[in-house]
Formats: sequence, structure tokens, C-alpha cells
Amino acid sequence: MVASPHSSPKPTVRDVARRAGVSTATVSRALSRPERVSAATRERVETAAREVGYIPNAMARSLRRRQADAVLVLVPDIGNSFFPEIIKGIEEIAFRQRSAVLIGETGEAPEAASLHLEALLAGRVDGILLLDGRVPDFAVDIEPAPIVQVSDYDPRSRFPQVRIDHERAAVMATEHLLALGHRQIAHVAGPLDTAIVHDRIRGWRKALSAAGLDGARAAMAPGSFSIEGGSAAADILLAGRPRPTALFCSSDEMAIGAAKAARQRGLQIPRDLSIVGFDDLQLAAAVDPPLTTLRQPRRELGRRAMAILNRLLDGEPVARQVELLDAELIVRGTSTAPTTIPAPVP
Amino acid sequence: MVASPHSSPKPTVRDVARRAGVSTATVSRALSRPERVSAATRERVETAAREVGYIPNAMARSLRRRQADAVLVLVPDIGNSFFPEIIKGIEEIAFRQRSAVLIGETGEAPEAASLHLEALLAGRVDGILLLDGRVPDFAVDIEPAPIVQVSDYDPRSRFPQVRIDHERAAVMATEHLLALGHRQIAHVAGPLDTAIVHDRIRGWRKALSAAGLDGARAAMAPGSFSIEGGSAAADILLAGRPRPTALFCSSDEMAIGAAKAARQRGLQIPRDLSIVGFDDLQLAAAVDPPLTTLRQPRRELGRRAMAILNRLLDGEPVARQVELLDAELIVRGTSTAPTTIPAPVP
DNA sequence: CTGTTAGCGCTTTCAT
DNA sequence: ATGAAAGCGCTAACAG
Repeated sequence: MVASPHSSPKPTVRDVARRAGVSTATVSRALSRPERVSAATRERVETAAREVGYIPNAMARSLRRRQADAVLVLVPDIGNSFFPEIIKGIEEIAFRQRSAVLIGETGEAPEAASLHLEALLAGRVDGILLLDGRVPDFAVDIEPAPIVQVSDYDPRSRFPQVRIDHERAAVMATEHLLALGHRQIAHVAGPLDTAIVHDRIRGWRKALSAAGLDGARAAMAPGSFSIEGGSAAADILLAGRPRPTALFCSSDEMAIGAAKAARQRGLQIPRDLSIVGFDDLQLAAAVDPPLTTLRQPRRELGRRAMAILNRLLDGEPVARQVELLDAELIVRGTSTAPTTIPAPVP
Repeated sequence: MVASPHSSPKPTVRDVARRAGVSTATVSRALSRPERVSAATRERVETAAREVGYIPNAMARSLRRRQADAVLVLVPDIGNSFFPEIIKGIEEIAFRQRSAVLIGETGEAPEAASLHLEALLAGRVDGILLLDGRVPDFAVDIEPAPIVQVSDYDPRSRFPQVRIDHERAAVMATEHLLALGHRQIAHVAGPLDTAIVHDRIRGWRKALSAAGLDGARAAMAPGSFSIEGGSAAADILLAGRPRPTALFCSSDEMAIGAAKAARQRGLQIPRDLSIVGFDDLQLAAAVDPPLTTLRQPRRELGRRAMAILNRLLDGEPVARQVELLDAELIVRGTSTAPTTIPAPVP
């Protein structure tokens, strides 16, 4: 493994070939398809390779084989704790194929995504797992491409999707609050430029309307998927009258931000305000009070997505496909029946 | 950008050259060193390139130029919220060099790191930013390699380091608790296989001893850098007698886990137990009560590290260098003077 | 300023 | 089972 002391130039197949007394072709075979050479040759090549500390040049290999043995995971924000678990699911499957998993950030600007999509077209990676609903315009109609959308999605695109039914999940969250007796259920929404956010808004409205409330006019405020985003949105909502008795938040991080904003207004949770989050991050069970939320099967989302990408890479045509997994309501400490005595308004 | 309808074979320099009526060399120049060709040629090449939807093959380019235009960031656990902000600092600088930032996970097993280090030797990336203190044995003495250690480090290795003085920071945290009047200050330590954890333990002991307490025998329990790790370690510590009145935790996530464990024992924070975390994640200010902690300048850590890596890549010899940034004590709501009336033991 | 030529390191026919 | 030879797509000399 260790490069020999004074050998700056890295050993190549030729060095190994010379040392093993075979051709470069044989070295290549012995190392990547051991069954295609005689046991004796294989042995000698392996020894020679070890002795000179040979590591195949990945670029040359990829150039020749026309495949990178790497996939790219694109997330809008690496700071968002929602993604790591999905990525672990992806890695779990990817590593079996001995393909590397690279992670890239699309960032605030949707243009950044284009930049990364180029990595695919440039042959740097074999496929992309897009954990971002914002597909750049030019990419929407590139036909069959080894791209899978995970969790979030762009309704215009035709890439396969793996996700939960976000509308349905939002209905479940809202119904939970409704069942507890809440009537003023406001929504702390995510950023409005992505599909899942609208799905959740629709679900929340639908459940409200189904309960005889005015879903179309219920209070809602959008924000970024972050603690700060949740705080800001909740602050607006809690200033409204009548003040909501419950907040359905589009992510756990937003829910934590919302809880903070509520406390700053002197509100006690869940006595004065019930909160329901979304995702079920590790964090959700650890905060005080523990957060009621909708669990997304993140690890499984990642596994399934990588499995589909593999099929795509193997040339199996995957028809426009939407794989829907189940979400689950996890009731914890932030949701209770509304108190009849209104809390003091500071 | 969009591939033309029926052109499966991706266009190459030759296609562009033909179309622009120039040689492939000129295409290459026009695209990567526009100033080396005439304005007219450049124009024609650019047009031709656009028309055929040309995107240079990254592998071929890297093979020829012997550089990948990519750096690898290695983290022990992508689920740990400590890293993203550092990575953003890295990206901030890296993007100016138009080099891609890839993220890899070393995972629980130290062997995984070796695997990723191969990416460097295989020419897949130009350099590595190691955010993990566990350097694989074989890599410890590979001489001048384009590797920079960030935050955590391996004392055996000679790669440049960018970090805070963890021992000093631990002294600050402990002194804060001491100043409040605490005498039973236990330590929720991180995993014992990494240097910074020992630095912090040493600092905590030192401060205790300097205050006339028995630092060497003070209570301590290690755990993984996670909510669960903090819970488990704190649980052990809180079962001890005399029960600590304060917990200095080796990370904010551990602190949150510790707080959870304390609450489960019926302890109120900070009344019955003071807690000090480490890192100052966004989360620290959002939880209830907000967490007293030691801030690490994460973004700046990332920026500096990438700057050093750049110098390394430019061939400037960087002597074994340890760049120390300042940590800062952030006092919030989880630390107060110990109450004289002991809390009930459930 | 531009073209010709060579070759980065590997894998893959095609022979033998 | 092995070797010879070609070439993936690009850019760096070197001429001109």
C-alpha cells in the first residue's frame, strides 16, 4: 500500500507487467477478472502489484470502460438533518456494487444543480440521486437519463420517483390534531418552490375542509426548511387572531424553530399550543417535550432509490415510475387537546 | 445543453472541431484558455460547441492533465450536524478554484477511511480534507500528501491541521461551571479513539485540579458523538453518588442526549443539573432551555483548511503546521449556580 | 495564432 | 490462457 520511499511516479500496469513477466493485458485481466487467467499467473501478478504498490488509475479506467463507478447524491442543503439517513440507505446498496457515493450540494440557487448535472454528462458519475425537487428547466425533458428522484420531486420531470404520499401524510397529521379537538390549525409550510410542500399544503387544507372548516382560508406561512425558517413563519402565525391552537409544521427542524418562537411569546407547549412536525429526525424524540411527528422511512427511501438507479444503469428500462412508501404518525408530547382557558397574550 | 434528439454518442472535441473548421487543439484552447486564441476563432468554436451540445469528458481531461479538479471531504458520520458548516466553508473557497467538493463517509470502521484514501492515490481527487481523527495506520507516514486535517487530528500524522485548542476550550467550559460554584462536574466524553476527545478530557481535568479538586478521579463516561451516546453516558454519570451537579459534554448533540436522560430521571435543567455542550450547533440556541456551549468557528475552520490544501496542491511546501483558531464560550440557559437543596432522587 | 503529433493509463478486441 | 495493438477523449509540446 505504501508508496516506496523515493518513487514519485506512481506505478502503472506496465510496471506490474514487467515485474510479473507478463503483458499489460494480462495484468489487467488478473486484477479485474481473476477467473480468466491461470492460477499461477494470477498469483504472480498479485504479488507484483503488491510489491510495487500498484493502484489502478481511476481516470484511465473510467475513460476506457466508459463508466465512473460512482453515483452522485444531490441535496439542496447538507446542513439539513433530513438527508443523512437517506444517504446511508443509498450507500448501503451502492457499496455492494462497489460504486462510490459522492455527495453534492445544490444550494440555494437552482443553477447549482445544473452544474452538478454536468458531472453526469461529463462522465464523472454514472447516475444521480436527486434529493431536490427543483430540477433545472433544461433537464426536465432530457429523456431516459440515469436519474432518480428521492423524497422530493418535480412534477414536470419523468424520472422515476421514490417517496411517501406527502398529501396523505399531511392529512394524517391534520386529522390527528382535529381528533384532539383543535379547530385553529395553522400550517408552517416549507419553501414554496418545491412539490412536496404543495402536496402537504393540499393535504392539510383537505383534512380541514373535510372536517367542516374553511381549509382554503386557514392560516399558513412558508419558510425555509430550517430552525430559523420555522421560527419566522410561526412568529407570523402566532401574531394572527384568532391565534392558532395548533401548528402543523412541514419539517421537524421547522417545528423546533416554531416551538422556540412560541416559548418566546410566553406560550407553553403543549398546554397553549400543540405542534406536529414532519420527518421524525433522531432529534424529534430528544427535545423537550418530545415532538409529535410524521415519520418518513428515510433509510428505506434511500435503499429503494439506489435499487432503481441500479436497474437504470443496467439498461433495464424503468417506466415512469412512482414508488410510494408509507409514512407513520408518531404521537409524542407536543400534541394534546386544546385548553379551554385561553393563555395570556403577552 | 440538451442533447440533440437522436444523438446517443456524445459529441467530442472532434465534432466541435469539424463544425468550427479548426483543429481539436484549437477547440481545446478556445474553451479552456480563451485568451490564447483569436476572438474570431473563439467565437466560432463557442458557437459550434453550443450547437452540438458539447460537454468535455471529465475523465479524459483529468487523465491527460493529471488532475481531477475535485477534492474529497472525509467525515466519520454524515449524520453528525457538526460537519455541514465546515463543509460549507470548504466549498466557499473550493468553488473559486472551480474544483468540485465531494463528500465521503469513513463510517464506524476505520478501514473505510483507507478505501477513500485510495481515491486520492487513484487520481480520482486531488486532495483530501480529513475531518476525522482516525488516520489509517498505513497513511500516517505517507510523506508529503495533499491532505489537511480539520478539527480532529491524529497526533502521529504530519499532515497540516486546522482546529481550535480543544484542551484550552475544555478548560474554559469547566472554569465557567467552577465559577458558578459547581464542585461535582462530570464529563460526558466523546469516543476515546480520537485525539480531540482526549484533549478535552485533559482540559477538564486540568481545570478541576487547578481549582483544588481531584481532577484525576473526577467522574467521566465516554460515548459516541450523538444524542444516543450522550444519553447513555449521562445515564451512567447521573446514577453515580455523589450525583454530579454539572455535566460538561463533548458535543452539543451529546448534551441534548444528556439533558434528555436527566429529564427522564426527574431532574430539571438547569435547576438540578447544569449542562455545557461543545460546538454551538444551530440547534443549541433552539432547544429549551437554550444550551450553554463552546463555539467552534466551523465555517472559518473549513475556509482555512481549504486554503491550506490549495497551497499544498500548488506545490508550495507547507511545513508541519497547526493552525489554531479561537473557541468562544457561549453562556445560555443550561448553566446556573448549583441549588443548595438537593433535588429528589426518584 | 494555429495545426500536427504524441500519449496520459487503462481495457479490449483479435489473434495465436 | 496470453500477447499485440488499438484507442477511449483530451491537452501539451513543438513546429510553423
